Amino acid sequence: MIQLLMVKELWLELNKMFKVIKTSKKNQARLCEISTPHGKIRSPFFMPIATRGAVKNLTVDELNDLGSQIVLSNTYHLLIRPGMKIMKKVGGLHKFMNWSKPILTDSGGFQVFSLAKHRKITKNGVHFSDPQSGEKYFITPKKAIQIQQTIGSDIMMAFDECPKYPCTKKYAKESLELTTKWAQLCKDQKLKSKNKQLLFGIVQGSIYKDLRIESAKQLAKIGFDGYAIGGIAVGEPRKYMEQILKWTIPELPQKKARYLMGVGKPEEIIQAVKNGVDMFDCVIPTREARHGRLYVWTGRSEPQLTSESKQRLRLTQRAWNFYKTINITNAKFVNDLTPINQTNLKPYSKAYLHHLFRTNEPLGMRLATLNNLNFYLMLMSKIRELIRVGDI
RNA sequence: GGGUCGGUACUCAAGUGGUCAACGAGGGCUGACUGUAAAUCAGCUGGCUUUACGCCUACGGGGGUUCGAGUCCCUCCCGGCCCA
Repeated sequence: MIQLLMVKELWLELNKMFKVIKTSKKNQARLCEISTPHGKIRSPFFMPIATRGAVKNLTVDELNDLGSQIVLSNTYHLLIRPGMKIMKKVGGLHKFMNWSKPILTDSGGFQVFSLAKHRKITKNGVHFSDPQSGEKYFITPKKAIQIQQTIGSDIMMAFDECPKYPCTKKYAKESLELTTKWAQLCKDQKLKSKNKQLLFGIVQGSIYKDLRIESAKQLAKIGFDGYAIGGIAVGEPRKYMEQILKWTIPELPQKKARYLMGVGKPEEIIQAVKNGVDMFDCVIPTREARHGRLYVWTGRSEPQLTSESKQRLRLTQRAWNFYKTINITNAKFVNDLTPINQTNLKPYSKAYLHHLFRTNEPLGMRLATLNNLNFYLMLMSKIRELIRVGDI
């Protein structure tokens, strides 16, 4: 009987959607495992962005080679193109884009912010007009979930309003009330379906402490599979980021994933990890790659994951001097025959990449993207190891 | 040889008397990018300097007309086309 109970407990433990494997003794950093319909993911992790069902310039084979555990796609963009008809027909985004690992879909909430000129918010949802075609779309919380169900993402995001900065407290409060109300509607919609997709709520509240705390509490009360912190990096001074994390995270359930949306630079990611964040996404590595900015490790060689080297110390330093960025289009790289990096792009020189950018060869953006995602994913891998060995 | 059209900054190319150091495009140089309307966007791109509604030097060469010329006239040089 006791054995049976133990087996049952073990079984429950093994099937937990979210497991904390190790917590740092120095700060809030933690190593976790998230289970999704398409497999388990080790956190802290970074999600390369595949807004329209493709990480720009890369194939899924390349993403796998880079070690990407998950990608992020977007409800709004996929709704407009290719549309849900084909998505239903093909059986979801995984099949459509030939990606078999987890997918997280943003809900379109960020487009409320980024497409501010092309949308109108009402209490029931948001009217969008596609900037390209002018076609009109009305997204409600219920629809946002239905679309994400059709897409078949492993992690769905609640439909939120992401307010801009600066934002008056009055507006932030009203916006938050709407976001909370919508979060409940998203949850209701999710419960109608039997599928095992996870659903995350999104904390808002701009830069106001009481609103952030209130938001986190309300979402925790509704109950989600994970909690995101949104409304960050929308123009506010950077000092607010850590503050918001410190206000918010204590209010969120310990045993659920925490996701800092849209962040960020390597040092911001490390800071957030230390504050207890598990998940990240950002356009920086991919977009900046296309614009010629490369992330490179400083020091003689790139970090070896097995070494106890100085790289470990650098990563945990406050000065964030473990990396730098270079603009490969700069004239100084014309004759620089050193490798782009020492890992996945060793055979290609900086001078060659410089030349590819100068001549507008598409391969340039591909190589730059491969470099930057390699950097970001390696950074996350390094962070996980540092937590595991207790160095962070 | 005659006629004709043209020669503008790194390149192409606007400009037909003042507001032209000279539109625009490309190229070059440098930035910026944070849940992607982003292979995008911004600034600079004759020299000097106190970076300024400042001073020089500049629109094939030379010479005129004019208060003032990239713009009008003369001439020379060079190029395209047509006629001999």
